[in-house]
Amino acid sequence: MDNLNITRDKRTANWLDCLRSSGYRLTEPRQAVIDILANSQRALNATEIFDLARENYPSLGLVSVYRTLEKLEELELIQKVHHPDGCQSFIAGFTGHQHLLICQVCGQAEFFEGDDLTPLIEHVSRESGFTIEEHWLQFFGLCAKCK
Amino acid sequence: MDNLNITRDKRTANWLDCLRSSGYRLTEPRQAVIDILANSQRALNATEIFDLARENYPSLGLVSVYRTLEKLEELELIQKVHHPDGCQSFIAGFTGHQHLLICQVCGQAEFFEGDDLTPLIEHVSRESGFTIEEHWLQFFGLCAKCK
DNA sequence: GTGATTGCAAAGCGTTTGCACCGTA
DNA sequence: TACGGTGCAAACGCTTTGCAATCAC
Repeated sequence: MDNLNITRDKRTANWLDCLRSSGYRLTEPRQAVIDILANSQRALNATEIFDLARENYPSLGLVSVYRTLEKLEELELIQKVHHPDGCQSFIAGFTGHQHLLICQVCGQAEFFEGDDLTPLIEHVSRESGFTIEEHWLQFFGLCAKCK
Repeated sequence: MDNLNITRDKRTANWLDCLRSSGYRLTEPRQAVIDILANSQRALNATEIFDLARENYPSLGLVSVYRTLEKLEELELIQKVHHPDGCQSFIAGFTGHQHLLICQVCGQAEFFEGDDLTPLIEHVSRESGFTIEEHWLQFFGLCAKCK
């Protein structure tokens, strides 16, 4: 529990640093949005972030959520999550070649390494004549808690 | 060329049969939409289908495009394609466990087999405690023509 | 102080719904 | 003939834009 909180505070501080060093101002609305998203185990859309963030900062406007998301995505601190039921949710970004594993019940998301893909990419590339530059791999299922 | 046309006509006829045998009527607006989508090498959204179909059938309404897409998707004749720039495009569906390869320049889409994924799915499943029920795999790149 | 950032309201855009008319079976 | 399907217009929900007030630096 303590451990988790340390991690959470670290990510929040990190994002704030990153915003500041990119020339953006550290405002309360931005901190409210970051607090929610940096600490979420699942992808959230603008309205969900808005509702959660208003619990602590009731004067927040939905527009500020959209504008903060824009900046966090531009700085690659968050990334969009594509899902059969919609593609407007965001989650804290991971570095390197990691892929998403999403629980279809609670929405909890984890990342996994997908290095095993390389031979498949090479094979498909040879067969199709395509130069493959990007790949998406996502698994959907039931997490340990939701089974 | 002739070969291509035979294939195209076959798919169109197939879809019309499928609609009819599901109890839907064969109307001109539906045929206009099917003509476009059954013969497209790339995923198209409602507006693109609307514009293309109106070239041959100018009285077509956009609403009929949406309603036809709904039915074709329900019958699994078409499937939604998720893409970094949007997730509202449709392409003729394939059967079995096939995955998409999309050209980032011209949009041309091909399917490939992703059977090699099974060991990765098993590995991730063991590591994470998830029961994996569905997977998405998509490659983006440049097709032979666009290189 | 100054200019970036805010919240509100309005506009914008893609999609869906209500409805009277039309056309397939 | 009956009723499923149509196009139009209006409604809808989500996102973006315009603007005066506000706040971080």
